Amino acid sequence: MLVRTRFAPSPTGYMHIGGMRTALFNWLWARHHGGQFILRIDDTDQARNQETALGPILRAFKWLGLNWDEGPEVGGPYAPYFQSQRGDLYRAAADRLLAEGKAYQDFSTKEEIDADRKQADREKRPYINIRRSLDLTDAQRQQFLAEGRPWVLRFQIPRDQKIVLHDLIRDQVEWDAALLPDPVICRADGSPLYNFATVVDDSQMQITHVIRAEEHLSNTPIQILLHQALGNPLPEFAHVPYVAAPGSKEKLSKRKIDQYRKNPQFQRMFQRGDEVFPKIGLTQPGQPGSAAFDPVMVEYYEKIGYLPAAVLNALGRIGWSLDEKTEILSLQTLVENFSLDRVVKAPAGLDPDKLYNFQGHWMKEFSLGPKVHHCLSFLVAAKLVAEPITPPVRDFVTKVVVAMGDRLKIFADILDAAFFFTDTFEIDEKNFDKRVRKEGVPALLSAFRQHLAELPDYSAASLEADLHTFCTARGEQSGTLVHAVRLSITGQAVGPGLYDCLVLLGRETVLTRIDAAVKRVA
RNA sequence: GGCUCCAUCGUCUAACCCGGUUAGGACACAGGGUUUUCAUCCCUGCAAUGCGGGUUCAAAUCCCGCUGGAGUCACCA
Repeated sequence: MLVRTRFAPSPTGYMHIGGMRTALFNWLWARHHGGQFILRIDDTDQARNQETALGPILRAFKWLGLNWDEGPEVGGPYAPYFQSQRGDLYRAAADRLLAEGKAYQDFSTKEEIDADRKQADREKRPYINIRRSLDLTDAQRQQFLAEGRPWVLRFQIPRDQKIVLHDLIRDQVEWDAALLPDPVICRADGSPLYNFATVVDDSQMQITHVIRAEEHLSNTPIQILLHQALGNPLPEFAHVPYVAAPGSKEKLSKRKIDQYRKNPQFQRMFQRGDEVFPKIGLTQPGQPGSAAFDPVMVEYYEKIGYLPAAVLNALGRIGWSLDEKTEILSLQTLVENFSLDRVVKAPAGLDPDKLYNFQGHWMKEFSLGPKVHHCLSFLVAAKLVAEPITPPVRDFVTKVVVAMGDRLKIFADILDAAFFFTDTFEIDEKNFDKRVRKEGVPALLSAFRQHLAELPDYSAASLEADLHTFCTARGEQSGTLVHAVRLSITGQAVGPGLYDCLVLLGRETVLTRIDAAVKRVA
């Protein structure tokens, strides 16, 4: 049988990183079995602007390289793939259920239902529908309809059943149908609700495996009953644990962003976002940078310069493992080895540290050309490099990237090398005081500046030997001068090799910056 | 509160199904080495089976209870 999985996001305007993990597992399961992966848009809540709300979601899939065989933009044999355009299907199914007496028109008002619920609460028994509308005579029903009384369509739960699910991840889970309230399947305006539309769609689209987050586990008995009522063959279900906030067991949620800012493990990501996004023009007015893109969104990782391979690797290791030691997983490895029976049952926190570590690994594997290309985008966005990119500029940036080496972890790190592109770079005052504003150092710096100006061979190779000779001759430790020069020409205490900086900046700039530093001390 | 799920180092996990490991790996952290910075790299260290009962020669592993955590209870998805 051809494996068909689906991911069915509602267009919320961003792609949730936890949702992305669920989508990845669906995609992997399909690819592992040579099956198909379908993207369906659950937009039965019409209130949203679909163009802008769906864009980021599709973009996230494309960025990570997770293609879909059917869905938006590509179509497919079960089109349309937007629930908002599939009304006929839902209507037909609803009519059938109504005609067969498996669903009923409920005229209850909200007030009545609230009262019933409170009553059940008082009596400490679980609430289930009283089904008063079922007692209506045909004449009364016609009367109500003629009066235009609003009604919803409710599925009539067969209360004499036990529902047994054989979940591919959680094994056997059981419910007593007698405890389940009758779910509304169509609103007063006739539009379908999630539980119903999903069942109709999964069946019509021939989905074989419903792989979704654990929070849907409690929807499953209703969906199983609905499938049975409709006479559908049951798909397999697999409920993966949700992705939790770092260091917690709570579901990662966009609504808790403010609280995450204080989360010790998340904090650095927010801070980096606050630093970087304003520099590349991705801020919302009057808001910190991370307000536009926060680490709950997949977009954050793209915008700040993570590699798809790193994000995929991290996502693939949340709640799944290949064996007792493999950590580095390419998408290819994931496809070859993915299995649902190795999915862990307990929720797992997103681990920013580990993601960062994976990023370090994949960045080392990433080749120079594309690396330069991405860095260029950041430099242009930060207005440190002007477009169009000329060959000399590209060459220069390539040299900077090479000099940065493994210090370039995420692409935004290239902005730490702003001093290569502008004279108005930031100066680390604390270290400037420590390394430059010190007895004897300005004089040493001035002397060295003079020495550099007169040097016949200004190249990395000779510069290093030369600086040592210079220091030895004056009885100074070379470290003193190295640090002082670094602070003077880069403003920072850390960074690429000093001699690389000296050469890349060029003699003229170096002399000017040393002069400025010396002047700054006075 | 009802229903349902879950429980191994700080974190992500392996071993659990089919009882016997000094409970393994990775990240983080700490210390050391390399690199006159930082990053990388190498070495070392730290650190876990929630509790209580069973079953058994033997329990992280099987069973029961407890505790704890979480999800869900809409005319949202």
